[in-house]
Amino acid sequence: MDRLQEIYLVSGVIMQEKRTGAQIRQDFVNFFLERGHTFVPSSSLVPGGDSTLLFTNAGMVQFKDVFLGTDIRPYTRAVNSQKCLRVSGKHNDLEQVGRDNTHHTFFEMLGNWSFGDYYKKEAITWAWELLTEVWQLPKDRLWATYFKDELGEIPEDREAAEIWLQEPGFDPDHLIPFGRKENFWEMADTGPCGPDSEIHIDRGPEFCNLAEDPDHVCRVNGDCERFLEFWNNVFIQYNRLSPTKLEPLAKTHVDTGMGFERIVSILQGVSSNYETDLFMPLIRHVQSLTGHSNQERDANLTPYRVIADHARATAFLIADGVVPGNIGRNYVCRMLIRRAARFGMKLNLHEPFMAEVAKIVINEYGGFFPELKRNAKTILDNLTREEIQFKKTVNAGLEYLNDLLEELTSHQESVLNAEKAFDLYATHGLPLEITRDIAQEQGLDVDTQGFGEAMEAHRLASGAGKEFGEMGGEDVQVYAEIIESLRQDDKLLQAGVFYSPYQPISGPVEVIALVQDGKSVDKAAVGERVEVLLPKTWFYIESGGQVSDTGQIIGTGDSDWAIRVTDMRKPAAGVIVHVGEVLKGSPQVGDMALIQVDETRRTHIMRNHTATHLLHAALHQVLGDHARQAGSLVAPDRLRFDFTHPQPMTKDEILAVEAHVNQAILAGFQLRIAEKPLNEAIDEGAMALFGEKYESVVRTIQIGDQETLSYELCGGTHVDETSDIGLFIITYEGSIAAGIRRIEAITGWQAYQYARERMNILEQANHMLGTAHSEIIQKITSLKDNLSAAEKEIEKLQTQRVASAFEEKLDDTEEIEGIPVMLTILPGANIDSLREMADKFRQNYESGVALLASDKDGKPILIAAVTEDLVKRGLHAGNLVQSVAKIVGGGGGGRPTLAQAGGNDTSKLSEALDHVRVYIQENLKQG
RNA sequence: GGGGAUGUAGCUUAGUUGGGAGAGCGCCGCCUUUGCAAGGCGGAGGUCGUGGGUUCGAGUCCCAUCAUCUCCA
Repeated sequence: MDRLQEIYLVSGVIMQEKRTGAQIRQDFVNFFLERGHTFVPSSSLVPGGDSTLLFTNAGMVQFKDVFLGTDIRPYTRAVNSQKCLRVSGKHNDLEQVGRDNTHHTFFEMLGNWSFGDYYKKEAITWAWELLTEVWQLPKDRLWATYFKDELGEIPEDREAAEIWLQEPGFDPDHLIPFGRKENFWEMADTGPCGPDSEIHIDRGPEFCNLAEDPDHVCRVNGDCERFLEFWNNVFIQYNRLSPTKLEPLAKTHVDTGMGFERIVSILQGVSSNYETDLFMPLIRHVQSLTGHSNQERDANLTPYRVIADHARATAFLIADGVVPGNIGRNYVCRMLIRRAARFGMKLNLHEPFMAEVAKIVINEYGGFFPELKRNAKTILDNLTREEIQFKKTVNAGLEYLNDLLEELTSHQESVLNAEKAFDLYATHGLPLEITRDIAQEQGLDVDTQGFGEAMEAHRLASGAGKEFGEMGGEDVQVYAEIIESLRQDDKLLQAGVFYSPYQPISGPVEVIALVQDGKSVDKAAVGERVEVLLPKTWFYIESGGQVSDTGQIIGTGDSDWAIRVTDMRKPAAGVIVHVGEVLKGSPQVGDMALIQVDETRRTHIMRNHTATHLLHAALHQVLGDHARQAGSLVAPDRLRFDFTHPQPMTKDEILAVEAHVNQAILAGFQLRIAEKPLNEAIDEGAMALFGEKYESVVRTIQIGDQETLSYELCGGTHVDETSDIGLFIITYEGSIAAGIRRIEAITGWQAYQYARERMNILEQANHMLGTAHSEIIQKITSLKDNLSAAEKEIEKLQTQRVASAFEEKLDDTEEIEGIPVMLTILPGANIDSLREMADKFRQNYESGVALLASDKDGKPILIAAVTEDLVKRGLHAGNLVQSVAKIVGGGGGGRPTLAQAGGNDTSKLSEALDHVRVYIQENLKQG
């Protein structure tokens, strides 16, 4: 473990004071800040607007759209430390995490970026400078790779190779070419790509963990732990059009990623990421909970590492709004907590402990990642709640398991089959190892091999290995060309379409392009679908949950045409197009047109958007700060708001939230809308949303006078003052996933209509009940009571009536084959009274058969009773009633002594009764 | 996004091939007891998650849907 320090000494470099992880991160950022880079804070672990990705899994995720050309940033050089999470995929098996020195779920990726600015020369030179001068890494231990196509199709990256060879002190023998797998980077099947250059460090022969393997060659990319790759510099210079076609990009980019945990382990001279100061405080804290000695701790390395890793991952996840749940990202969070809890059990930690560890995470990382501190309570609460929930699940699973094991032993079996073990896991959430441990305690075994097979089948059935969706940006090319020529002709600003959803554009504007089916056209005809490009627009484009505006674009002057705009689209950076249909005339490029947004609809939307902010604030007040936005829809007719909250809202809470919002409406607050730097807004306490990307200057919406009620970053359109909303009514509260609730609400005119409609119904009810409004509940209660009493009375009278009718007929039996048989129709009797009568018959006759029928609601019903002695002589009430029921077009059945049937044809009832004689004659055996 | 499980009285739950909706605890009333613990007798309380369908008949079978639990992606 001190080998690296030794290396430093041997190579004549005096180790500087050991840097902390936090310092190393800051060194990296500062180094590039000094070289003209802009620091860009880490984006959320939840990728913004990217449905193809579960989590941010690499440093470039937030810059993907810049490379694709659908996003433009105000800077061309950036530096960052990106939060990343990997839980699945070929190279990241969750089960591996904690069992080796380098795999993590959560990790940070340090990166420096050039967007069409500097290229290979600066990137490599700076990398060398940072590593060897700032961090004083021994030059003779560093290795670099560059790209050389093994197929000879893509040009070798000589440029990078030459630059390496010029670096002062770089050993030329330490430069090695590799092929596509190692040194050619591609974002997807198509799109931006290019060669890359990796930097490795040689930690010395004793780090080789494959020395026993006779086939092993100790070298860069040789798979052992001696050579550690820690920094990849990607040079994006091509656009891949097809598997065989690359075209050079006009602008080249640099995309680098340095594994933060790795560089810290290197600079701190330890052999494992877990021995750095990024993890040791967490591990030591776990140790204080277990009371282990260092020897005991080292004997249980894996559980300690798992807990430390997962505590980091889950604290960051929850801070980014991903609470434990049962779906998607939320499920991943749960899985990590449960895995940590399971490993905690191995350390005899049986009470919730993750919050304790997470406190250290918040302390250690809260400086650089303030979201941890801001959401500290939510993080701790969620961890503990999930651990308790897990305990409940395990206990329920154990009960079920015990039943299974008892059954097993009673059948003298000794192996719990895979199907049952898997069911315990997949359905009841009981981990296999717990199942196995319990079984083994009782001297039983579990079919773990079959379990693995069942698991694999389940994985496939759930859709593993299916393709990801499109990356987006398919039609960038078409629009990039259009927009380029428009810029040259000065028809369009350099930044693209002037977008002004907050200020109406009243004068005519020129139609500068029309696009149909991905092709630029000069004109369009009635009924055709067309995309219209204007130099400026005030149509709002869907963002932050607020739906796009609709309206019309109308030709002015001689050109008498109109296009109905139904949607808005942003196919490439700076390009905003109106999607619509030509209603009349023939719009042409060059025509002048008026922009008509449907302003009534827009007004409804604005009411709902401002109300959404008030709702969000009210939820915080009523439920607490943990109730955070997890999705939102702002439409003209309603608003929908999803938020994190672990249980259903009570009726009182819903009413309180609704009241809070309406109070804010009535207060008539002016909205304070301002643009300011992102940092300033965040420092002032503005709420930012997860998975949203923000520019460095943001639009902020503040509501409230003396006290700020609501403060959010938002690009949406809002009313001028809250009283414009009119009225706010919650129409729905429910859940969309464990831990996430949904509220739907209406405002303004919709709310009025909703209220009016209900009042109408109420008034009608008042009128019908002939009562005052205030007494309506009382009136309904008494009516219901009376009705219930009356129904009981009717029931009683009915039964009495039927009973007395029955009494009269009780003696009215005929003899068939020497036994008394009663065939009676009791009109209006229901099935229950018929049954009672049948019982009464059996009380009166020790031996006999009764078939009682009735027509109820136009359908015949039948009950057959047979006394025990006759059952023994071959009669069966079920069979009897069935044969009889056939005649009335039905069927039936029941027990030998009592059975019932129904039918469709009441007119054949007496014919049916006659059939009883036949049945008895055919089936009665002599006693 | 997909697979599995569960949903019956205030709570915990039973309910076999479709054919009387039950139990325990709790609640109310009466009785027993000096009182308490308890005991005895009686009673109220159920849209069987919801909505369709099949059937003469559905808690039970089929479909959809909602909620909760759970696993996978």
